[in-house]
Amino acid sequence: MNFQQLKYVRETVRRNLNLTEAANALFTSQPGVSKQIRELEQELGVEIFERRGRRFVALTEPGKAVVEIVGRLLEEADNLKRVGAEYADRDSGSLTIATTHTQARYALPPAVAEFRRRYPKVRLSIQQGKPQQIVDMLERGDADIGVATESLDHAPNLLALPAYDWWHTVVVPAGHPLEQELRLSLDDLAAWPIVTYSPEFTGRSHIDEAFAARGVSFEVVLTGIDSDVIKTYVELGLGVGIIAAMAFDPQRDTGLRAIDVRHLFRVNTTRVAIRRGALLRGFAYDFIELFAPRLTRKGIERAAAAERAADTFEI
Amino acid sequence: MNFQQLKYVRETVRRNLNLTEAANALFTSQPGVSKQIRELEQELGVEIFERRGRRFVALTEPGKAVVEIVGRLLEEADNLKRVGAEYADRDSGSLTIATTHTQARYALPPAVAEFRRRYPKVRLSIQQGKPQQIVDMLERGDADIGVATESLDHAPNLLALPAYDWWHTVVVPAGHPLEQELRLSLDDLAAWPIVTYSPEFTGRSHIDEAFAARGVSFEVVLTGIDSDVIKTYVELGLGVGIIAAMAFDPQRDTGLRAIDVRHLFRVNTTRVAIRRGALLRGFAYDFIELFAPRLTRKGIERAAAAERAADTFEI
DNA sequence: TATCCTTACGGAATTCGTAAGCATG
DNA sequence: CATGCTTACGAATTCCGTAAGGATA
Repeated sequence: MNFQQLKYVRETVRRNLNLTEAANALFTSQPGVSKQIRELEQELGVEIFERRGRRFVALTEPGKAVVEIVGRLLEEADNLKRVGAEYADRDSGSLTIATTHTQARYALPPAVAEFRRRYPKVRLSIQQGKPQQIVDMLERGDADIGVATESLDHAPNLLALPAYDWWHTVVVPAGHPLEQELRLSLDDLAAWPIVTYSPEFTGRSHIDEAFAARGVSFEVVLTGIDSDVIKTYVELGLGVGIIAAMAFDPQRDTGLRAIDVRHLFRVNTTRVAIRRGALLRGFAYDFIELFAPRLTRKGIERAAAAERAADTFEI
Repeated sequence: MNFQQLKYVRETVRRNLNLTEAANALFTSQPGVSKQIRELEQELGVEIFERRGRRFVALTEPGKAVVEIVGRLLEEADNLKRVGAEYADRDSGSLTIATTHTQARYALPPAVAEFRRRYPKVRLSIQQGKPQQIVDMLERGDADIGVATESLDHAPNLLALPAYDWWHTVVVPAGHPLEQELRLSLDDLAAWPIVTYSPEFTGRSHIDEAFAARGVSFEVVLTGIDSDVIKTYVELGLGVGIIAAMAFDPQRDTGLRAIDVRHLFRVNTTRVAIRRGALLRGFAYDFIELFAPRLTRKGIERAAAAERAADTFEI
């Protein structure tokens, strides 16, 4: 058994059981992959892949168990390499953050700026994607840190920690009738066409939820994944915008007015997520703390340890 | 990086950083071990071992982290092999149980008998040792299941599950004055020389505790690790015995009388322990259930999962 | 001086890529 | 017949044991 074989297995699974693709992805020859996998199966005494003729069509029952363990093995191997990197040079390496547009544009910049100043030698990469893509990237080990408001706390392999809370705000063009309302109601809002985020994004679920609970139907005339797009169309008079409060900047958005609607929609919690079992570089902890000061390294490690801390179990 | 290197590192640590011993233990040459470790260090970019001249004297700081991860890696590798064995043939393999004398002699036999009947192809091995040795064997992976009353629930890497409760009983030679007492007190007992277990054994701590709480001093004239030894000397009139109730058999121990003293000493809980993170063969679960019917496979897996089940953590 | 790690070197085993073979859709 | 896994074989690499070297207690 060797790590090469394990990598081949993992990649083959990731590539939908296509050996040829897996071999290409790993820059090696396809027969080599074939042979190594076969040898691993022989050593373990079970078939990992179910073959029809000469094609892989599924994972066998033991294969599923094998793949799960292989994942953990390769993860620990990564951790081992990180230990090396961490002690060899604490201030260099790479850090990949997967996040949504709103976070990248409005929440992360201060932390990123300070981080770059502190760790000029770290190659920092920000990957923008939908919440589900963020989860995938974290789970595959393609990102070290995820930042988003939706989805993160439903993935069992991730540890999602609350970073900060925020509310939605309504934005309208200057001079809009709604500006006069003292305390906006959902019915007031529903009277207008709505411009807001795509369903999978940035707290959108809380918006739908509030209208649904009130039994009010509302018309979304434009959904953007992007607060800037939404603001642009609101300014053009397309409808009333509902965006994250931090995406409104009175200095810049001079043609718009924000209306406080904290009483209408549930609070949103943006979370920082990391993969359970992954070893974080020291500077990764620092980044998280820069972004969300209450998430200290100690606190995070405590939270991560909590999953292992089950004491004697009384049935 | 390969598994060979990891094994060498683990064994070197286990052998108190003595490369030569490690090489012997692994039936290989010492220069080979030296080279592989050096190469691993080079690959990781850190020294794992601190050297003084040409001798290993300690683990470096990163070395400690490395050793921890290496342990997990090799454990998962073991799990992988077990998956193979489990599916290749569910009814054969080997099962090692580490336990104390009292358990081996009085508690385990029925389960062992039934297990042998059900799984004739499994090589069953019972290893007898002190509680601390049992813990060590489990942690090293030298035993699959531990059964004991003491120590097991203090080891963080073990999952200790309650199997059954039992009480101490006093044994005296037939015709002994204490036989007449209706309800024995600690003072009654302390008037006689005591014959009981060694301090680290079979609920001995509860005995000391009870006398200490009452402020009574007592004289132990003989400590045995072994209920049979204790009974033998009680029969010879050396003193009054305190043993586990299940070790007294009225049929066989005709020269002795047992006196119920449940009111004097705390109840003892015998536990079944397994290593956290270790994969158990199907028949291992069956053995546990034969021994302690309330410990079903489902329940055990639930208990094991509890340690990973930490949900989103609110600071 | 005994113990113990490192270096050097040569034979053995493993790995890996190319080329050719065969089964499925 | 195009795709995709397996088998065969030879070159390159890696592994591993023996022998010798150097450093510490």
